[in-house]
Amino acid sequence: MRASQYYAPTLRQAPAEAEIPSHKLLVRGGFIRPLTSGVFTYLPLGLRVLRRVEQVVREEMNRAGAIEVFMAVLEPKELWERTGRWDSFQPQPLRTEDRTGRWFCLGPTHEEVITDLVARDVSSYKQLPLTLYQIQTKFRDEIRPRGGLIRVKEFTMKDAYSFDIDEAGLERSYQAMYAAYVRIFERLGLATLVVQAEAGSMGGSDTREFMCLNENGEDTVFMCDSCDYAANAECATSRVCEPDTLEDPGGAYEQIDTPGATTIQAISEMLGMPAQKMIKTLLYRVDDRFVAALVRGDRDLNEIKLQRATGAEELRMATAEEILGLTGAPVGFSGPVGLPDEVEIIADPEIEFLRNFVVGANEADAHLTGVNVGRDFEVSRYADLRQAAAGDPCPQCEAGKLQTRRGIEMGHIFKLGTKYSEALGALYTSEDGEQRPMVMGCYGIGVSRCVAAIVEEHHDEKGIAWPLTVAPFGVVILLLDPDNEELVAIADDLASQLEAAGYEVMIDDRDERPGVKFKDAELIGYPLSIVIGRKTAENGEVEVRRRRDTAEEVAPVAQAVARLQELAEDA
RNA sequence: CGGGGCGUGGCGCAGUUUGGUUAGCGCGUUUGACUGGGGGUCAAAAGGUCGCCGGUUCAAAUCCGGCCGCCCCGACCA
Repeated sequence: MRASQYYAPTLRQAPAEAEIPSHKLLVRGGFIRPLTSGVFTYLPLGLRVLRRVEQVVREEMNRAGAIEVFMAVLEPKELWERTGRWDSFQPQPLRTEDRTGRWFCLGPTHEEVITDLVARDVSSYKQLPLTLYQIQTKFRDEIRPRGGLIRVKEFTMKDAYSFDIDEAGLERSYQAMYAAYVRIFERLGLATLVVQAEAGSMGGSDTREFMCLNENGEDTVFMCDSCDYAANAECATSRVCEPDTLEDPGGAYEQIDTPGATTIQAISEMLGMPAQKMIKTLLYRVDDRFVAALVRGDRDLNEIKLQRATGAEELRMATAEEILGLTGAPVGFSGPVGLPDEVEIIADPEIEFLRNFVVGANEADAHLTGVNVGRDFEVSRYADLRQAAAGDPCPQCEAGKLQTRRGIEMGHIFKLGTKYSEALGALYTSEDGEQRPMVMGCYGIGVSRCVAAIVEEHHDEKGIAWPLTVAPFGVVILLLDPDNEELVAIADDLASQLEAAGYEVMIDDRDERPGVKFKDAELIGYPLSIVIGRKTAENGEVEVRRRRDTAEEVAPVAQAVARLQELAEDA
């Protein structure tokens, strides 16, 4: 390809709205252009990178035995109603209506479609196991797109779905995908950390996220500093340590005046007592009932965990009016003592080891001190409700402490079980003649997000440094003097040699000054380059460079391709 | 959805507080000349509904009201 004939507009300055490196560099380098919030156009260079990432994913999926299909973006409402997700999927899918008033959503995921497909065509255990996948555009009405390609409303995703006869089969399919993911991210040049995660709208039990640890990621990961425990903040937990000695419960609790102290911090300051000696009582509306969630004063409640613990479909904090109705007190003074019976009290396990603590009195401007579980109120059950915090003891090993890092979620694998196969009638006849639901798994990779992650991981102050596997062109030939026919001939000759050797080559033959070409090549991030200019050509030489470490050397024209290939080994 | 910021030629910005000729600057673009190994120099030129609608005023990029869009921080996801 000749740059003079190509469409790769670069910008000297990044648009003001871009903040993180991948966003700035992808726009500056002429890979993508914003269309509207969370929606981008791929320019030729960006499309090339996207296709290369897709190809790596495709090869590894095929190698793992998955079979490619291509499903429609439009998914009919009726199918989603059968799994109950038309109204419950979060975020709400983008929807559209045809001229007859029939509703569709722009597919945010394809469990319904694939399960329906397999339900129709597969009926025997002899046809299983089966793993199908596609690489396709997904739509999600993201509440807040951010970070260029990190989170967008329209993106390219690889989604795979496995169908097995039983849990043991699912385990094999799941492990095959796990292994494929490890290979994929390795080939993409992305160091990954596999973490425990929540299933969200997908449902299912065992789920793992493949994270690329990066400060511009949007997820928080907790990892142990001494063992391999790693979990997304949404489900990370910590070990509850029973203290060596427990305080003796004192006499009966006392009510004290705490005017205006509606926060733990305020009470803590007023009483000169640490927040660890207090209990936060959080009242939640859980479907059609109320629950009081108790966590230690210095802790935050994790709503996802509360939702899990209660099995709630919908969950929200009680309103001020509801709190007044339940406790007789305004917000800020709720406590577990004397709550109406219909309010279930669920407590975080840390509460069990607290003695003589402080709680709200269910009365305006008052708290209770010296309160004890069992004596003053009953906890209906204990469940992990607290948000883990950096420094907490590791739940998995004795010595470790948890630390937090930011991460980009590139892939997510789920064991779905029979949720979809039952809802959509994906049954098979077993060897003994019984009808059984297929046991499913699903496996996603954010392909376009991976492009952003690769840039986050592979760039410097000059621009991008693509790994050779995903580079839009593996080699750029900087033809510093495109009017010199001898040099043009050298460039053409080298280009055809390189192409014969399997490289894709961009010849920068634009009528630009050398500096412009050097800057653009570094911004765009070609892994390898050959510089052809008068200076070295006089000696029958060209310059050979590697972007990643700016290695550079001169080589005779005849040996340039061989030298480049040597550099490429490690590009 | 809550909080914050922004909207002025393709990109980056000044001007808005305190209304007042023809709306500036850098980069980019076009033409010409010189140049030619790290975003070069000189000269000339093109390119603007100052986000949109309405209001105040002799006069609005500037003041007021409404709306739209974009970005960032929080609660959700590949």
